[in-house]
Amino acid sequence: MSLRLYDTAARELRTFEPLHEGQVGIYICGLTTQAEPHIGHVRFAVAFDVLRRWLAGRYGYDVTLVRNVTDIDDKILTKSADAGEPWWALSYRNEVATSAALRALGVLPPTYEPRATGHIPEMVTLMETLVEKGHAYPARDDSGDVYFDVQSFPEYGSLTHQKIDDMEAAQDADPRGKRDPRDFALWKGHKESEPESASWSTPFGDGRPGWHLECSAMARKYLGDSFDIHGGGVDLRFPHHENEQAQSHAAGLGFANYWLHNAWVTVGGEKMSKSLGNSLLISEVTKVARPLAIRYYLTAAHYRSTIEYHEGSLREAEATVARIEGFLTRALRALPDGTSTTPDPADVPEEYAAAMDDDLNVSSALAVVHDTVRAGNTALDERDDEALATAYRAVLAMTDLLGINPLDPQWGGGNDAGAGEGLDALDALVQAQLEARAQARASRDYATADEIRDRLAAAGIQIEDTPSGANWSLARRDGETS
RNA sequence: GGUGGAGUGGCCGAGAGGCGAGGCAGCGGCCUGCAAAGCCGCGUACACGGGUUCAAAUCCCGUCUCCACCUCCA
Repeated sequence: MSLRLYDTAARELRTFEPLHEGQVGIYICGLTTQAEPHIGHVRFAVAFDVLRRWLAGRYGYDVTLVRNVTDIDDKILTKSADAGEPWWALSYRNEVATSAALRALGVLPPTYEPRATGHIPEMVTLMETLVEKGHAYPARDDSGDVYFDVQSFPEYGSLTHQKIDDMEAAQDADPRGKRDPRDFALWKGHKESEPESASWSTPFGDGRPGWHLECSAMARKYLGDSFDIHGGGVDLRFPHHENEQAQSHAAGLGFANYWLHNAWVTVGGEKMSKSLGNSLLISEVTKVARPLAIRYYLTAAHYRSTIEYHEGSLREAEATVARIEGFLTRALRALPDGTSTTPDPADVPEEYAAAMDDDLNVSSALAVVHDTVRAGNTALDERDDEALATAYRAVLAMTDLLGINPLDPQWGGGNDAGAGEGLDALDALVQAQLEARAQARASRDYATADEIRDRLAAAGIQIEDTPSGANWSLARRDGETS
């Protein structure tokens, strides 16, 4: 069995084969740190986190994942000027917020996270090569800009299958010394209106990086002239990725072998954007839904399909996740003490693996998870410990490879009694109540029994009766978002 | 104008010639003192119009609608 991935450049599924035996190099375009991330912004990270976990967990590849931070661009400078805050402070503030959001969602940290502004020398080297080869030129208007000459490179447009002549020139097309309006900036000359701190000296003059050049330079530095997978959001295909590829190929570099693009999160059928307000910022949304549920929501659809967000989406995800989590915790209680909570990728059913191998068809893979949960619940009822253990291990492994393992300490240790000192104390108190209720029930004093249950419920504690006694858990927060 | 994508049951969301993925919500049942949880059952869905085929959500032709990108967007 082998992994097949949809390659944007080839426009078809291709069997994945790494450039170097046992190793995979992945470059992901991260966020431009101009704002706090909303739920749509983080989808790419979750999508490629799933890819990475599958490559490492299923195939045992040694994955090097580089995810850049674009810490300077036009918008950042504009916003910082408006806010009267240094651009680097604004940029870093948002970078920290983004990292926190991704960590909260269980996205594994990248192997490295380079910032654009830390790689000026590498960019200069690339520019020099491109100018030497006749694919780039300094602007004729002394602006200090350096442009890529699209007409000099016949391959230009190959990633997105467009012909140069069919492309519209930039609307804000200030020709600024371009040979062709479609030429794009490798380097932006320093402007009087921009702060000195946003300017670096180069042989081409003072200025700052163009958006695209950083990725070519940083991918090369950390992953080599050629690497396996380049990922990012679909909206980055053009111009960003097309330009990255043009720069690198024109410079004689092999660059990316596979191009993967994730779709976005829509609201009312339209791309999520800042204009929707602050309600969907990760920092807000984590107040109304558990990160685990948010992660599930973002993971559940195929990465190339748009996810339609609607009110209640997160509540539904919460219900689904609670079902999986409920099974796992019940199974753990029923299974012998010492049952491992460490997932083993080898426990994954083949049907699940086949779905994941088919361009990461997470939706189909989750169908296997749910079927397994049902089989496990049945085994629980029938006290079939062998079947239960099998289902338990399978669910643990399957969810873990998707980054949605409810038992992962990442999510705060679940809500089991015994997780943490505070809960230990709470457990002692609740157990006393459960004991009292059990006695009341034994003597058929249901009024007292129900009163105890109601009192616990009012305190946010749910109880669940089982043949072997009552279990308790903390009630979930409501997933409502507005 | 060019390029890419979408339209599936109340909602979300897979599938891509023949057995109705899965989840959420709902209804009925089992279990339960009652609940909760769980289990079982219940839906004849594929934008529209033609066509091909024994068989079409899936293939072909046409139409409609929507979304995205076109050099500052995950």
